[in-house]
Amino acid sequence: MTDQPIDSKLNARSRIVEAARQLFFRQGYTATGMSQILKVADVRSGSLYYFFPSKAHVLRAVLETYLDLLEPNILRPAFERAADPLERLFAVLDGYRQLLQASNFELGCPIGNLALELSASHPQARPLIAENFEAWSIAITALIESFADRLPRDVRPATLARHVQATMEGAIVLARAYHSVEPFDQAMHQLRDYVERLLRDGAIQGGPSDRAAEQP
Amino acid sequence: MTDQPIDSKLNARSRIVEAARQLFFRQGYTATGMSQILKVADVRSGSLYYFFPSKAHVLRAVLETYLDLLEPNILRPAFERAADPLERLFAVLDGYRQLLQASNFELGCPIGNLALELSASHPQARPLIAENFEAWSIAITALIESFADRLPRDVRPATLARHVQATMEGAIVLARAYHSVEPFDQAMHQLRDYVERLLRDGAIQGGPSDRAAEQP
DNA sequence: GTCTATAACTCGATAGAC
DNA sequence: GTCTATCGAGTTATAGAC
Repeated sequence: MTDQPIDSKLNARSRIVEAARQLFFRQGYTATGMSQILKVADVRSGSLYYFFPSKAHVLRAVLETYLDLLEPNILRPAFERAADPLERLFAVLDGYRQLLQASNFELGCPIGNLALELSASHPQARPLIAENFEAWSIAITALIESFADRLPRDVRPATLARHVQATMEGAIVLARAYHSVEPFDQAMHQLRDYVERLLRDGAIQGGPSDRAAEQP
Repeated sequence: MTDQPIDSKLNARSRIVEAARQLFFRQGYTATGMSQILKVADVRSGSLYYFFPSKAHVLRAVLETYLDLLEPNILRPAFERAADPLERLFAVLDGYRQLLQASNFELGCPIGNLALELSASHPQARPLIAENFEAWSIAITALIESFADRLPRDVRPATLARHVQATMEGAIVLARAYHSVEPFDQAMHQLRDYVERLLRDGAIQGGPSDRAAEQP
């Protein structure tokens, strides 16, 4: 339900990357052996090492795949459930909530997992991990920008997006530790309360006409 | 600077736990071998397996140690730097910022690391991991409760503490991935903005005298 | 309680035929 | 591109003397 068996019609390289992706997500990078990847991908070691000189290169391919998966796996499903930008934002967050529950809290955010596991020991992977976080926060920034005129003037969309991202990542950590959505829901409740207060304070501060007249 | 060499005057059991704690913190549980623990603790395997029947039992001892370290390592230093409860809260958070920088982003939150690495694969460890998170959030809840009368009535201290915790944990994930305090600072900036707005809205809603007169 | 030696296995990676 | 067979090192854990 949370990950598909690997399509045997895919070529060997794609099967390897997909198998590694699923295994790294469930078990982590270090805990996943090459032999396990070979088995799930239904490939022999000669083929794997033909495409990838080392396990670290498989990781690189997995992280590149996640860049491609952001739109179809994370953003699009959420955007189809809501039209309003603010609701789209919370629909993205709710997507992670659904995954936590559907996987019995075994799956959260694959990038967050790898960030903590590998940031110190595998510096080569760090830029790609950061790139994944950056793509996510840019997408959230774009959503926030589309209602930024209703926020207090001193709230910067990119900074607020980063805050949303941090709260999300941490909420996933807590939910997985507690095996419960309660800490996740508590964090999201306060996050929504914050955004609502920002919108109220933005409305008090002045509507769009006030802003247009604001040039000196 | 970020972790001490192990005191050779400690008994073997303590040296083992301390060595394991430091190694798990820096490298993770799976990536740390028993042989490494033996080397750092300066103990032979016969001694280790005399005290702990398996690696998982060493982990358990490490997680129990962290419960004891919360007060002296996290809370007390922060409480000594600030007297006001609100500033104490942000002093705790700043302690993690200092550790991130002092360790060149190799060390963040040991519990967060283990939560993501082991929640799925080592269910036996999960309750102890949750217990550590719980102790932290209880301490933060106590701080918030001491100025709860200045917050809007519908803000529950425990829920706000959970939000603070989630934002912190996620901010650490991002800082380590980016090798920069910027995402950490952005998340903390918005968190402080949120708390300040709560205090302003709480003041508008009514001071302590209003609250006392509120019983029906 | 601590020592040495090692069993039983898995790890990432390679060689060389086809 | 894919196969089988395997290398050498490392893994967790154990045996048995002291």
